[in-house]
Formats: sequence, C-alpha cells, structure tokens
Amino acid sequence: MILDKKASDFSDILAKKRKACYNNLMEEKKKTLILIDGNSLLNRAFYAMAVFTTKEGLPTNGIFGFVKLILKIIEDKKPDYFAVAFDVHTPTFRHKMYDGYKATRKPMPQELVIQVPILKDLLKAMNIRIVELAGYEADDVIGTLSRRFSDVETYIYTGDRDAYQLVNDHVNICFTRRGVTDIDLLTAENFVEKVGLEPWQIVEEKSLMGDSSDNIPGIKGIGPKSALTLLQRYQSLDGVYEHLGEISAVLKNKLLEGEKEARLSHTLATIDTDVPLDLTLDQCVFRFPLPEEARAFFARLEFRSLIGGNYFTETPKNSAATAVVCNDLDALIKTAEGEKVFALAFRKNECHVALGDTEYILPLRESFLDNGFYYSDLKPLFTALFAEDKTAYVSDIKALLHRLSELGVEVRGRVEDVALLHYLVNSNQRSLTAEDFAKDSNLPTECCALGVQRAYDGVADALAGTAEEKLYRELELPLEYVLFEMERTGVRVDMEKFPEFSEKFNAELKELSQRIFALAGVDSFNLNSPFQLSEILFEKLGYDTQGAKRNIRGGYSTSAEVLERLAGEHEIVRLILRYREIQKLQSTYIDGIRPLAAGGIVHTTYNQMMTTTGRLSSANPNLQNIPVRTEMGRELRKLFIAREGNLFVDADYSQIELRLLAHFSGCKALVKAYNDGEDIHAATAARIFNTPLSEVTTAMRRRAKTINFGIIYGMSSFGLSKDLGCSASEAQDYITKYFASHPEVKEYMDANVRMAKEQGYVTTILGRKRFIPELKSPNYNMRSFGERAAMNMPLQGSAADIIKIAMLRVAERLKRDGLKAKMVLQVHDELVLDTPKEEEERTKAALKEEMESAVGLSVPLIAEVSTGKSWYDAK
DNA sequence: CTGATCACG
DNA sequence: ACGTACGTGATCAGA
Repeated sequence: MILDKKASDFSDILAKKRKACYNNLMEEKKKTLILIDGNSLLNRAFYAMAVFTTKEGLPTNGIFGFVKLILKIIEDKKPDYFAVAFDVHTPTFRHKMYDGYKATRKPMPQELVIQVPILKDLLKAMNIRIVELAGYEADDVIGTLSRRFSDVETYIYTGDRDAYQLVNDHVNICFTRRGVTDIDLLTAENFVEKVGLEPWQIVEEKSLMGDSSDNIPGIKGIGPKSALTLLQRYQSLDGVYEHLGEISAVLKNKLLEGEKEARLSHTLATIDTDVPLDLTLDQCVFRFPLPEEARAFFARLEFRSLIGGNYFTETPKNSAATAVVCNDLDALIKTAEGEKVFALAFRKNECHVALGDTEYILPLRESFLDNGFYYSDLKPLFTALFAEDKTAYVSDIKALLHRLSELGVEVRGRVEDVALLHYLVNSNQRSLTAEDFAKDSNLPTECCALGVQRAYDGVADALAGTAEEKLYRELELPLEYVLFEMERTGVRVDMEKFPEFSEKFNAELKELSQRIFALAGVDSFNLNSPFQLSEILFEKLGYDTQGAKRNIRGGYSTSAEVLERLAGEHEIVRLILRYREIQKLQSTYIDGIRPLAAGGIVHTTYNQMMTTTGRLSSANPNLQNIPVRTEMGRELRKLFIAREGNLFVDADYSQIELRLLAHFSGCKALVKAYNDGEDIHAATAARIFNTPLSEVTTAMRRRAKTINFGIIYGMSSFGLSKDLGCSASEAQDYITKYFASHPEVKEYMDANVRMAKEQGYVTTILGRKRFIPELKSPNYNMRSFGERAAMNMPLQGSAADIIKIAMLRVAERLKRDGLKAKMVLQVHDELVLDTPKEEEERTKAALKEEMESAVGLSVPLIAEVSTGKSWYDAK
C-alpha cells in the first residue's frame, strides 16, 4: 500500500473547515467593516521598504506592502464589508478656507505616483470597494461611512493621527507605525489610557498645537505638552478661552494672540462626517476567497510569494495534481521503474518524488523517534530513478549531486535543472527553490516536485532555440558537474599553520589595543565598534573630520579611506588601521575558516545562480576573497597547500575585461596595442597624455591604469577622482581625453546604454542577458546606476562566460590526456589545479592552452601560469 | 536583521 | 540639483 493519506484531499478538508469556521463567526458576531485610508497606507508601505520593480521596471513596493496588509486584515478580522478611501486631487473646503493647508507637504515621488492607479485597479480585481469624492479627503469619506454604518463593528486603518477623533463604541482605529506591520489598536475602552484625551478632544488638541504635516497652524509657542495640560484641565478650546483668567500671563498672551489661528485650526482639523456620498453598506460587501482575476493581477505584478496562498477561489489548472504520503518504498520503486520521467525535490524534512500527476512525499527521519525513512533507506529508490533511461527534473542539481554522492548513487540518466534555466532567463532573481516553482505553477507547496517539472516544461518550451537554451545546455548545466567535482575535491589546508597565525595575530592585537587605549586616554572601548571609535576620534580627541561622511546615526565614518587621511598626523590612527587589518585577517580568515577545514580540506560552495552578471560566487567559506594585496594578508595564502606530492598550477587571465573591451569596441588603438604585445597601461598613458611611449613615467602609467579600470566600471568623474586622489574636474579632464583618444570605446559604451534602454537588457559574448529595470526609474541615481551596469555587464559577464568555457575544456582535457590534476579553485579570472609533481609541465601546458583558446577574439587572450606548493608560492 | 567595514576580482 | 565607480561574502555591533 503506497497511499497513506491523500494529502490533497486532506488540504481540501482543511479548506472547507476553515470556510465553515469563517461563516459561523460571521453569523454569531456583529458584522465587521474595514475602512482604509488608501493614500496614507500606500505612503507608509512605500517608505517602509526599498523601491523594487517588476522585470519591466514598474515600481511595485508600495502596492506590495499594501496588499500584504490587506491579506493580513482578511486573516485577522475576517471582514464582511470593505472599503478603501482615496483623496481626490482637487481643492477641498479646507484649501478654500486656508491657503496654507497641506502647503508644506512634499510631493509624492514619481515611483509612488505611478503605483496609485495600479493599486486602484488591483483593488477592483480583488472586489474591494473604492470610495472617493471630489472636494473631500479620504478622512472625511471614512468619517462619514463610520457614522453612517452604525450597526457594524468598524476598523479604520490609517497612519494619520487625525482619525483618532472618530473612535467611538463601534469605531476602532488601527494605527500603523513604521511601515504597515506594526499596528496600534485604539478602541473606546483603551483610548483615554493610551492617548490621555477623549477622542473628540483630538480636534481641540490640534487647534492648540497645530499639525506640521498638514500645515495646520495652531497657536505659536504651544506644543504637545502645554496642549495636553490645558485640555486635561479645561477639556476644550472654548473651555480654555473661558478660563483665561486662571492661566499664567505668558501662556495667556500666546492664547490671545493666536485665537484666530486656533479657531481656524479647529475647523481645519475637524473631520467632516456628513459628506454627500451615495453609497450603501451592501455596495461594500467583501467576498472571500478572492476572485481569480486577483491572482492573475498578482502574477502580472510578479508577487510570486502571494499567488500560492489560499486566498483564491480555486486552482484552475493543475487540478490533476495530487500529493500522497508514501510509506511503502518498494511499491514506489516499482512505480518509478515504469516511468521515463520524474521530478525530485527536497523540502523541510521531506523528499518529494513526482511521477505522472502524483507527488509522493517521503518523510525523512533524523532520529529513531521520528517517523519516516532514514536518508540511507532511499538509496535503492535513487538508484532506480537515476537510471540510464530516465530524465530527472530538479531545482538545484549540484546540491542533489552531493546528496547522491554521499549515498554512493551514480547519475546515469539525464538531469534538468529548472532553477538554473530560470536564472538564465532572469538573473535578477536569486536562486529559486522548488517551493517557489510550485507557487509559480499554481500548485500547493506540498507539490513542489510537480512544480519543478511543470515550471521546467513551461520555461523550456518558451526557450527552444534561444541563446538561453544554448547557454543552459552547453555551458551552465555541464558546468554544474565540474563545480560539483571541485567542491567535493576541496582544497587542502595546512592545519598546523592556523595556531601559528592565530598566536601572532592575537598577541599583536592585544599590544595594539593597549597602545591605542593609552593614546586615547581611556581604560578601554570596543575597537570593533565603528560608532565607539568615531566618538573617540572625532569627539574626545577632536580630530578634523575633513568633511568625513556621516552615517545614518549621525556618527562620522571611520572607514580606512577617512582614517588614512588622518594617519599622517596621528600615531593612534596608524595603530587603528593596523588593528583593523589584523582583526580582519584573524576573524574572517583564521577563526572563520579553521572550523570549516575539518580533516584538513575545505569545501567551498560555488553559487552558480547568484550574480546578475554570470559570475560565480563562493561561500562557506568564500575562497574568492583570500587576501593578496598586502604582504601580511598574502601570507595567509600559505594556508592553502597542494596535496601530498602535488603542486598547485595556477593560471590567471591577463586583463581579460580590458581585452574584451578592445574586442567589442573594435578600438583601433587598443586592438593594435594588444596585438603588438605592448604594455597596455603605458600605451594608454601615452595616448591620454599625448606623450611618446618611451617618455611615459610610472606616475602616468599608474593613472592610466586607474582610468582603464574606471572605464570598465562605467566611470564617473567623481568616482575616478576619488581613486586618483585628484579633483573631480581634473578627473573629468582625463575622461574627456580618454574618450577623445579612444572614440570607439565611447561609441561602444553609448551603444550599450542605448540598447539597454531600447530592449531592457544587455548581453554578453554568449548572449547571456541582464535586464536593467533601473533604466526606467524616474530617479536619477537609479538610472545612472542602470547606465553603469549596462556598460559593465557585457565585459564582466563575457569574462565570466569565457572562464566557464575554459573550465569545461580544462576538465575535458584533463580526462582526455589522462592527467590526475584536479581543479580546486576558481577566482573569476583565475583557475587553480592540484597536480602530481610528475605531471607539472603537461598540466601547465594543458591549462594554458585550454584557457587561451576558449574563445577567439580580435586580440590575443593570455593566461599566465605559475606553480608552487602553496597558493602563496604559486604566483 | 541592517549597516558599516573590508577582503577579493 | 544631486550623489556616484561594477560584481561578490563574512564579521561585528547594536537596534
């Protein structure tokens, strides 16, 4: 018996139960009405998180936050009636009465303005009533409805304190602080306790103290404190003026002088609860679940996390999908043997296998007490599944290969990876999980394996014959196997060296901190706290901040860049810089890596779906940022050693991105310089400074080198000036000169930006795409960022493409030539092999050849090879 | 859980 | 008028 309980049936029952419960509540209780101040909450939601956009560049963060709030309200309050009120942009009676009304308010940013009409459309799709009336604000509309519909329990959601005045025995305020998730509930019972006043006194309070956000004047010199005291004694504005005689002279004077403003403010702050609205309660009926159009709308807005929820009428497609818990492994293996295709996913403590339209859930046990299977029990199942005649659909093949290799199962059949395929379609979305794919396919999360398979089918059909498909099939998918081998092999580390470094570093840290404390004249402070350090340097010692940037909490930056400017004059700053350097080496590289090097081997994880450009990234530990730039840091590379009897063979692409720039732009000067084997930075200097090559000084060469880097990053004069240590105008001068002497580079960069704007994306040498929605942003900084990314990605991404090709070729070549070398590291433009000494020369030659012939460019592609017993020596 | 800082290409 | 190089990951402090 395979079937234990049909999980899908089970979830049906739960859904029915939930609905029954919901209906019961509705009948017993007073009905519930939700009123939302649309503008107020959209604002809150917008500013609560960073702007994010859809793939096409439409900002949606405000809408997303708003919708999340609505879904939470639906869950918490189970509303029977629902309405969202919006302001209409025509002058209201308040503007007519007082020119200054809301005059100080900042206009909505463009990114928010465009979200308003979309939010309204979405609310319509969700069947939620929108109310607005020219000449009135959302507040007035809400006030009116809250008074008119008096036999329902009303909850008003707003971030505007004005609405407090509406609280009564059937009207409650849900006040949102910081964003929209932190909600403060105000009711008739708790109001006085929380606010210190009666609801109606809010108007009295505002007429005294005013309201800067609405630019309501109030009385000059009266703030929240005195307003509260006055009202607690005399209740109202009228009461205050009736008892002027009892009030101190100073305050009395203020009150007399400001009486006119106070009376005006009173009217402005009073919410109109009698707006001529033509709306009945029945027109605000809210129905749950939400209509299917709402789901479609969510999908269009790319609200991936929301479309899978149980908010909607039904799951239209995929109704054939069923999930079952399996407890008979043998029967499942039999079933599997009869299938040609399956999907596999891991979720929580479960292994999911999809065969046909059925998803089999195998609970995994960690201890004797758990139910389910031990992982090792699954070996026969996996052996059957990964047989030659079958195709597997999975969502992270490399992780799977590790799991299978632990069990000793060999992959004989075909394996497809949806997550990888999806990454090639949109590199802006970080690696997706099997559950994400279930959501994408409108499946419940327990059908994650089916989700993987259906998502694959959907994407693969759409990609047939495209560059993405080719990249996937010929580059990225085969590379998964190479990376898997690299990770599994790992890098040998010299365990004996850790304590040596550690002792040296710790002793020096101790001494440095003592000297720093003494120089600062304090017992001690936390040197690792930038905040405490800035207090010592810039407040206690009073050093010149030299316009150092302030960070968010008002402290001055203590970055190396700032400290280095002070180091010349102050011994303590030099010591701090040295402390920082050693602390970094100790914490990140010694303490960080040692525990990950069990058995003398570190196994990093290469993430193949992380970056927007196509590069790999490395984590746990990150072996792509081992120090090299300073001698002390570089010493740490002695930790990484070749295996017994072996050597590291290390090859670096020489200036690959600059060579790609020459190739893509066709810049005659660059192409010629590379083909003639010139020193590229010196040659650039000669052209920028209009000097014969023989007269280029080292200083000129250094500048040219910096400029060459700047070009690759889509440089600005400001950024360049910072690196060059010159003024922005001087830097601009260099840029002008560079582009004048390399006009093709200018054209190439412009073309990249233009293309990115026209088609929405840029591409690499292999056709890898990066979408750049920032280019459509109304925000200048975002757009500028997009332009720089458009200039950089084709270079950085093509370099990534090329080294990936090289890795495949090297792996094949080693196999073909019967060499025992193992690839162990990739650092963007560098490959490190661990090779038996006897094969050093053959391996060196093979590595260099394969790397240099990975692609044909209009300039030579050079890899510089070296060898050594440690990574330190192999340079 | 975010920001500051700093390691790499 | 206004902030700024491109791409990553790890650690620590301090809400």
